[in-house]
Amino acid sequence: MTQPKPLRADAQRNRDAIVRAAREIFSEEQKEVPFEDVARRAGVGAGTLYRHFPNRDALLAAVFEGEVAALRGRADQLMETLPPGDALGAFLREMVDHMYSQRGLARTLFAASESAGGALSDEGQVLEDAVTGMLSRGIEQGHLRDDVPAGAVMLALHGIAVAAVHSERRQEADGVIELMIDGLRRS
Amino acid sequence: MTQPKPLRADAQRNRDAIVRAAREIFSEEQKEVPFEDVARRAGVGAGTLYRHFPNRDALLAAVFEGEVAALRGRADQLMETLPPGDALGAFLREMVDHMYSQRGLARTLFAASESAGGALSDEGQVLEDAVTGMLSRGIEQGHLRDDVPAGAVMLALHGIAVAAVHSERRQEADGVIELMIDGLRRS
DNA sequence: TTGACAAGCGGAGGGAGTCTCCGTATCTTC
DNA sequence: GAAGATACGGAGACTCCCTCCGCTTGTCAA
Repeated sequence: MTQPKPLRADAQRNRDAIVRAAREIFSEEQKEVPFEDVARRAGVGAGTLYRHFPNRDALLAAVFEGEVAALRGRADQLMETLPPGDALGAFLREMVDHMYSQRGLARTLFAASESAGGALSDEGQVLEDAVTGMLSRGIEQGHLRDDVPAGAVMLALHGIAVAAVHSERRQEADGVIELMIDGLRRS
Repeated sequence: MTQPKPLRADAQRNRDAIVRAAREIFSEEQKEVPFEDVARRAGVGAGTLYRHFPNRDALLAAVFEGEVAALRGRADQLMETLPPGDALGAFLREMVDHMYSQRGLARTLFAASESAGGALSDEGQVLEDAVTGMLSRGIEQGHLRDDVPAGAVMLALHGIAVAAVHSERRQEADGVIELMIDGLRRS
């Protein structure tokens, strides 16, 4: 799971610069971005870009990985400081906020996740695990109902995520989070 | 809303052939399809293709339009023959089946709807209207609860649609339809 | 240090796909 | 059936993708 060989210092620097540039550029531009523009912004040549990331999806996956790691960290943090129901609600609300503020990026990633096969799904799984973790903790502790399958929550989550990304639906997303959390609480 | 000028006979024939070819080819190939392959399969030149559909999204929208029209027709039919709760359930199940059997096409359309701005959203709205129509009819007649916003159902619907398209999640989709319909029924 | 080898860099260039342009062909109308 | 309007097709310019390889830079042992 860890990289087999540590990169040379300059290579690591370039790799980081590329990911950073990609994140910026995918956030700004909503249209197809020429792949080489990323290289240009990162200040490297096309060859370097392609050595680090064999194709577009690989680069997107790297960007996505950063997002997921941040979100996952936040989930752990909330789990430690709030009761499970509240933690889940807070997490979803923050997720929506985050996605809304970065919706250019989110759209790009969504689009990629449809076309790219499993390149992004590993990271998606990490996010899913974070949510199911919160859920099952809540069930264990008796705060949340145990008769709603995690799959249903994940499906709703997907709907919510999409809603968050389309600005006209920002309100609906918040509403459904409330509805869902309420529905999940043990009454 | 109707086309301002009726197309010339040959032009209409070509347009239909292109849409048909596009539907076939997008169903078969899961990878990026060279746009001109569509022209070739339809037996027309590139110029003709581009005259009818200025870009990829316009063509996808035309294909999507056909799908939506079929689904919408089916919704009306079910509304006339079943009580609203059953009609909605049946419609969603059929929608899932349809999408699953056409998942190559569905994936392509999903991907396009993320990147393409509003090109496909008009048709998506038509579908949404069909569902909200069923919902509000059910509420009027007292079969369904009136305290669940239509937006929540639409969000879940989106999640379900995505699940239907990813074969590993086919089961979840059916489960959530049951769950949702049960939840909506007036108890 | 310094030398030698490994690792990485960059950008020229071949190939694929996109889209336009315009001379030619086909339809429609009178 | 002739004229004008409409549509066709494919050559070619352009853009973007990605590879290849001669050159540069980092690393490490002596």
